[in-house]
Amino acid sequence: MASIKDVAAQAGVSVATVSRVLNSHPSVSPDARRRVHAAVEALGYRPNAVARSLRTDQTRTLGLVISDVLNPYFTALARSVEEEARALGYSVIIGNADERPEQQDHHVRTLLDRRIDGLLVSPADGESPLLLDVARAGTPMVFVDRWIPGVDIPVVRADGHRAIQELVAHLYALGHRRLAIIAGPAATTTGNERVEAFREAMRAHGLALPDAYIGQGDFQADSGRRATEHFLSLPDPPEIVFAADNLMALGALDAIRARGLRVPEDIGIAAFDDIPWFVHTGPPITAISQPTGELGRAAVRALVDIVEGRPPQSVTLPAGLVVRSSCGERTSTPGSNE
Amino acid sequence: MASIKDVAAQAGVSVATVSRVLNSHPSVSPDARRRVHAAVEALGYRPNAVARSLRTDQTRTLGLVISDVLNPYFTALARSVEEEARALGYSVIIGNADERPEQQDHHVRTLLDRRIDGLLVSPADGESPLLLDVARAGTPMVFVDRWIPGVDIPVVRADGHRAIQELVAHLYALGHRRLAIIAGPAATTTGNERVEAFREAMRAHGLALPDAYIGQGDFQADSGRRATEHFLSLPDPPEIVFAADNLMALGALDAIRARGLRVPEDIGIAAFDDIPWFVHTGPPITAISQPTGELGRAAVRALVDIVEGRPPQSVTLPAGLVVRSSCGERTSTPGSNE
DNA sequence: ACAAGCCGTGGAATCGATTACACGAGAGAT
DNA sequence: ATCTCTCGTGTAATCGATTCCACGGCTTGT
Repeated sequence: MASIKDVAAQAGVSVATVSRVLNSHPSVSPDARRRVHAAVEALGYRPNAVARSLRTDQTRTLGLVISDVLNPYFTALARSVEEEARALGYSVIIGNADERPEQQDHHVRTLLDRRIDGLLVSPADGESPLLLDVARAGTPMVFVDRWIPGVDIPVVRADGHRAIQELVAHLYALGHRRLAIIAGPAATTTGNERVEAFREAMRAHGLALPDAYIGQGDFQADSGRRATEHFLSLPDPPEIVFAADNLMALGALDAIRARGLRVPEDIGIAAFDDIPWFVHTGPPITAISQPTGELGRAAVRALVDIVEGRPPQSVTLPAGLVVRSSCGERTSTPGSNE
Repeated sequence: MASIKDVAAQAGVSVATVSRVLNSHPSVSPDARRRVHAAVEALGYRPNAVARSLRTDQTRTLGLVISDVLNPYFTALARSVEEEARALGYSVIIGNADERPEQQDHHVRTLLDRRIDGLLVSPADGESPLLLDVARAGTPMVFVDRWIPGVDIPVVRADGHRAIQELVAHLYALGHRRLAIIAGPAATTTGNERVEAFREAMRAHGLALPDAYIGQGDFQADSGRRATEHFLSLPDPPEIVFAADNLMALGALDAIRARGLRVPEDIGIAAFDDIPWFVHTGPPITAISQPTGELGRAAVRALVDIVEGRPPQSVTLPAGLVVRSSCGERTSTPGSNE
C-alpha cells in the first residue's frame, strides 16, 4: 500500500508538501498541488489513518457502547448516532454489552485503547467503577438513555414520566385496576424510573402496587417470560402487564401464548418502547414511544461539543403514549382481531 | 495518559524491556518483569493500540459492512460476528450501508483507511467497482449472506433453495395456486436466488409465475408495502404473498392492514428470514429460517483464516421452513387467531 | 584457563503521518 | 542598492509502540 513517501517521490516534492496538500494548507504552489494530486490519483493513495492518529492524537472516531444490539430500540439509536456522527465527520465503533457489565467494561477498555475521541454509553449497571474512572480521567463522554447518578456527565434521554401517567390513566379509564409491571434491573436508571413513575401514577389513582405485581426483569425477553409466568400463577393475577421494554414484552407474549391465553381478553399488555412490529402483533400493542432518532442525534452533538471544546448540553425529550388494542380498547382499527 | 516511556522510567528499565514484558517475550528476568508489572499497575498504563498498529501493521480489527442495521436478520448476524471475533481476539467495526451502494463504499473506504485486518461484506449491489478493487488488492475479505459473482472470495451463506421448494410444496398442499413474490433487488445475489428458486419450485408444481406476481422490492419495508398494494389492486390478486425478507413482510402486513383485509382469510403471507416477532404477529407468520448465528461465526472463522495465513473455506448452510398459520394452515397452536 | 554460547538488557531504527523551524528566492519599501 | 518580509519548500523531530543488533557477564565444554 502506497505511503506518503511514494507520493512525494512520484510528485517530485517532499513529504511535507504532500502532507500540506492533503490537509489543504494554503502555502503550497498551484503547480506542486497539481503534481501531488496527480501522484495521489496515479498511486491510488489513501492516507494511513493509524499514522495520522498517532501523530495528531485524534482518531475522529466515537465509541458507542449499547446495552443490547438485539433490542430494536438500541439498534435504532445506533443508526441515528452513526448517521449524525458521519455528518459531522466522525465514525462510530459500536460495542454491544448484552446487558452484561463485564462485557461493557471490556468494550470501554478496547475503545479507550484505540484512543477514540469520545464515548457514548448507555450503562448496563448503575455504578461501573471503570466508567467512573474514565469520567474522572476527563475522557469526553455522554450518557444516552441510561446514566449513572452523581457524575458530572451530560445525559441525553427521554422522560417517560408523563407518558406513564397517561398510560395508567388510560388503563384506569378502561376499568383496569390490577396492574402489574415487569421492571428493568434496579441498577439502571431507566429500570428504576419506570417503576417509580408507574408506582406514583398508580398512587395518584388510589391504586396499590403490591410487591407481587412487580416482576424483576433484566430488559431481555427471557426475564419477561419468567415474570409473566409468575404473574399468571398468582391466585389473583393482574389484568394488565406493563413491560418496561420491548423485549420483555416479547417474553410476556411468549408466556401468555404458552398458557393458551388471549390478549387482551384474558390479560392485557403494554410496553415501554414502540417498535414497528407492535402494529402487527396479535393484537397491536399499546406502547410508549421514544423519539429515538432525535435522541441519538442530540447525544452525538453533545459529545462532539465536548470533543471540540464547546460546552455540551444535557437533553431530555418527552416520550408519548401510543394507544392500540392490547389492553381491551374498543377500536375500529381495520385489521384488529376480535 | 501514561506511555511506555513513563512505565520504563518508573520501573527503572528501558522501553525495550517494558515492551518485552508486555508481549510476554521469554527473555526478561523475573525481577525486571516484576518491576514493570508494578509500574504498569501504579500508572494505570494501557498500551496505545494506535502506536502498536502503526508499528506492527495489524490492528486486530475486522470490518463488517452490513446492508441494514434496522433489519433484525443483520443485527443478529452482527451480534454473532462480534461474539466470535471477540473470542478470537479481534474487535469489529460495523458499517451500516442502509442498502445504499454509496454508503457502503464510504464505509469500505474508511474501514480500509483504518487499516482493519480483514473485511466482512454483505454487498448492497452486485458489482461495486470499489469492492472489486479491494479484492484484487489482496485485502483479506469474505462475503456473508450476499456475494458478488466472479470474484475469488470465500462466501458464507445460507442456501434457501430447498426451503423455498418446501414452502411452495406446503402452499400447494394447502390448495393455493396463485402465489406472488416480493423480490429483493436484482443486483443482490439473495435478491435473485430467492426469485429463481421460487420460480423453479412453482414450475415443478406446474404453476405459472406471471410477471404481475413478481413485485420489485429493495429489502426495505416501504417497498414491501408498495408491491403488496399493487398485488391487491390486481383484477385477480394472489392468494399468497411471499416476501424475500422480513422487512418487506412487515411492509406487506402494513398494506394488507391498511386495506382492512385479514390474514390469512383474505390473503396469506410468508417470509424469508425468521425473527422472534413472527411468533406473535396476527397471525404468526410462516417463514424460512436461517442459521444466523452459525453463519456469523463461520464467516469470522473464514476471514481470520485468511488474515492469519490459513486457507479459508466457503460455507453454505441450509435454511429451513417454519410453518405457522399465516397461509391458512389449520392449526391448533394455542393463541392463534381465527 | 580460554573459547564459545547464552541470557538479559539497552540503544536506536522504524512504521506513516504532521509540523516547527530554517532557508533561499523574489517582491516591495526606503 | 540594501533591507525586510513573505512565500514555497525541505529537513528533521515527534507521536508510542516493536524489534534488530550489540554488548557485557556467566555458564559450559575442552
